[in-house]
Amino acid sequence: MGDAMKKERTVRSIAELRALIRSTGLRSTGPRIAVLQRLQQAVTPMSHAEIAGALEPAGLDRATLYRNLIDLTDAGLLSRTDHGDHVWRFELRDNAHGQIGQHPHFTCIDCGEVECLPDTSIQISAPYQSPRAIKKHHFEVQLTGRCDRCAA
Amino acid sequence: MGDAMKKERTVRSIAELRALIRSTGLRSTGPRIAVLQRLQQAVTPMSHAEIAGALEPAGLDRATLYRNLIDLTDAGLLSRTDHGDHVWRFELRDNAHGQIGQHPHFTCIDCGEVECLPDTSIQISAPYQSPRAIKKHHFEVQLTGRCDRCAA
DNA sequence: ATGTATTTGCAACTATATTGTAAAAAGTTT
DNA sequence: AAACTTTTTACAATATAGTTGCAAATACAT
Repeated sequence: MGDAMKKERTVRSIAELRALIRSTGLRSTGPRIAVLQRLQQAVTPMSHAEIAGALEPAGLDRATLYRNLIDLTDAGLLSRTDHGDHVWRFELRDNAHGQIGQHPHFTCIDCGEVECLPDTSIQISAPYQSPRAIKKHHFEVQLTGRCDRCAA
Repeated sequence: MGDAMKKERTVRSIAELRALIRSTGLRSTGPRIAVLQRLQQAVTPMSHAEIAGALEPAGLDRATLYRNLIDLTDAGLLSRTDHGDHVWRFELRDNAHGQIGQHPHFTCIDCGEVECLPDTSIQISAPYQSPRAIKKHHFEVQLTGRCDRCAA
C-alpha cells in the first residue's frame, strides 16, 4: 500500500546533506548527517527509538539525538508527528518520497505500523464554519484503523 | 466550528450511568461515575490532566483515574486518542454529541485546542491498494493545523 | 593557526504513565 | 442483612519518555 509512495526517491550524498544542513544555519556534524542519512533510507516515519537503534553502532547519545531531531525539525528539514499511537516519529520534510510537502498517514491500531498514503486519497470538504486552515488545505491528515494484516 | 457538533446531547442520570457501567461487566464505583459524569459535560475530548483537575475536589487518585480511563476504554464506553500533540484524550464513545461512532478531530498545532468536526467534512477515496479499513470506512480521522484564533 | 560560538556526551532531572499491594468496597449468596 | 468472593481503590514504588545543565570537544570564520 504505502507502495504508492515509493516513487523515485531523492538520495543525497554526504556532501549534499552537509550543504543542506549548512543552508539552514546549523553546523554540519556527524550525528546530524547520520540522522539524515538514515531517514532518507526510511520508507515510513521513524521513532526516536528506531533511529537510535539504527545508529547504535555509531554510539550516538540519546540526548544528542533528541536535540538534533528537534533542531532539524525547527530548521524545517524534518517533520515530527504523532501518528495516533503516542509515539513521536520523524520524517524528511521535503521530497523524501518524491513529493513536496506532507501526505496522509495510516497507523494500525494493533501492530502500530505506519503507512504513507498517496496525496490523492483524501478529499476534505469544509462545511459550516470549519477552521480556515481546512478551507485552505493547510493541515496534516492522520488516519488510524486496522491494517490488512492485522484485520485478517 | 465545533459548534456544528453541539447537537442535542444525551445526558444520563447517575442511575443510568451506573447501569451503563454495570452493563459492561465492570463494577459501578464513585470514580467511574465521576469520570463519565464529567465527560458527558465535555464538548471536546479531555486529557487525563484535565479530567484529574476537574475531579480534584473529589480527591481522586491519579493512578486510579488512569486505570479507570483504560478500563472504561477497554469496555467500549470511552475512546482514547492522541490528537497529534502527544497527549491522550478521552471522550464518551457512544452518542456523546448526539451521534453514533467517531467523528474527525482538528487539533491546533499552536494552542493545542481540539475541535470536533462534523462527520460530513471528510471524503475519503481509496485508490490503488489502500488498506481495506479505509475502503470500509473503519478508521478515525485526525487533522492538525493552525486554528483561526492562532492564525490571526 | 587561532578564536568564538555551537554542539556533543555524560549525568541529573522532570513529567508522564504503569505496576505492586494491602485495605476497602461492590455485588453475590445464603 | 451477614458473610463471602472478587474487583477496585489509594498509596507508594517503579518504569518510560523526554529535557536540562555543563564541561569538553568540534565546527567554522577570520
